Amino acid sequence: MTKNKKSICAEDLRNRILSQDIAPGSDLDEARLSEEYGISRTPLREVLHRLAGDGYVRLEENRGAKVASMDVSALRVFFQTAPLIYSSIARQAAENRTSAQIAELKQMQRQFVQAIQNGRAEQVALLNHAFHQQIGEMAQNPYLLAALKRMLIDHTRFSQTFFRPQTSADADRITKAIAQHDAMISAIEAQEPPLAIDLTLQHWDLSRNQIEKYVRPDPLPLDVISMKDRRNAV
Amino acid sequence: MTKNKKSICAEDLRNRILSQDIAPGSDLDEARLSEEYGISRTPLREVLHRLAGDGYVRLEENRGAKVASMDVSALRVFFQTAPLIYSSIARQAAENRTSAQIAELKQMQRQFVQAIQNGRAEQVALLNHAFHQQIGEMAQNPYLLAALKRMLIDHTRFSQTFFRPQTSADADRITKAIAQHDAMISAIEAQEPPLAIDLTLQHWDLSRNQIEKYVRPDPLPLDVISMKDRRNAV
DNA sequence: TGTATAATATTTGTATACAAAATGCGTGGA
DNA sequence: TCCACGCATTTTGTATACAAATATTATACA
Repeated sequence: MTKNKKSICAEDLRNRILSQDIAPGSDLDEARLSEEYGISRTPLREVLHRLAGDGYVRLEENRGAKVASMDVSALRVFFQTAPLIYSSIARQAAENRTSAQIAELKQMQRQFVQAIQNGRAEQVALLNHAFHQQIGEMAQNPYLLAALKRMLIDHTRFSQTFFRPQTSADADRITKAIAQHDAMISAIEAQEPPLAIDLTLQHWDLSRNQIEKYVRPDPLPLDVISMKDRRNAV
Repeated sequence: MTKNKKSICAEDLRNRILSQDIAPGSDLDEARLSEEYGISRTPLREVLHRLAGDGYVRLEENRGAKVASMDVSALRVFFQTAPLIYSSIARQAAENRTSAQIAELKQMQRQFVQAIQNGRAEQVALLNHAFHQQIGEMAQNPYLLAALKRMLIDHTRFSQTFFRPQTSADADRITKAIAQHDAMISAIEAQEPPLAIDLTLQHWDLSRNQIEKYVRPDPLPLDVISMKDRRNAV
């Protein structure tokens, strides 16, 4: 745990981007942020350049850093690619995991469950992110890991609503997600790649449904929209 | 084409790493490099942080930047993952390419062939890199592109010998590679994903054989090794 | 001779000052 | 009212100075 101001800044920025505390596309003011984190602009800019390489932000010449955007076209590619990456990672995690990594993963799952019980939705999303990134580390595949990390940036942002249950059905989905995490841990620990893949794809299905609801929510009730107003529209 | 000193520095460092002009694992002296590129350490360090995010270098706290290493264990994962990434990219490139991108790809191929004819081996390797990265861009998939870029860093470094033909068989392989590039361009332009994938896998096989030869070269001739010397060894 | 430790040199990390570019605003004109 | 232009302000980019950490050399002692 490097706990100097610079790495704290980097981690906090990552978390704020992941939780959409800083909105996609919004631009990051160097002066403001450097003041906020108690460092000068020099190290802050170095952090931004690093985050740019990691895909969290986009740097534009002479007009600063902007949080990576999330447009609708990206969503299509996201849905298309996720099963491939997640299942490939799951396979290799089951093949290559070390016992130390399993212990860490279990620890993360404990924190995850605890955060859910305490209703800390934002923390839950970040811990879920960390859980899946840890599985990525276990795959011991830097190439797939690069793809996974990119996916998780968008996945965590897309699934913001997932861990803020509104209905009892939502709460059931979270319970199911916890159970799936546990099953995935077991499959990876037992080094059973096919099972790990299968569970991962089930987990993805659960998440995908929730994201689709987030992206294409139920329409507003029609009865509050006056027909008069609609006629005035061009 | 941004042609300021900073982006020139970034691109040149990338090229020197890809061509192993700067060896894997070697450390990058900030003072020396900033002098070399005629910029101060501040922007140079920003470049290094960006390259770290892209996987070209690794930053170590208080001991500077080192070129990403290439150990033998990495090679195994590399061989394992390449077909998946390359074929996935090829499929989506064939599906999503724009005509402007096709034109650019053809231009790159012309430069590639010309560099081969002029015997400029180092340029050839870099142009080959650019060719495959362009196909990556055509796939319009930022997640797979991240994986591809990582792969290509290692692939270009591993295949250093590929474009320095020693025998007529080597020259034949290069001729074959040119023809495969042309066929890939056609398949992508015609939007035929299965064909593009097939050609890509053939191209990969050609490259893989060459890399295996590079990594596990023919042993030195036994007759020059004196048995006396061998007895002295511990 | 070998090793531990202190002094020195080198290298990395950060803050600040200033230069350069982009943005915002006000004025003038049609 | 609208647009064009120039000035002021803000923000980004770079150089330099200095602080902190690491690496190297010198020295003392066993």
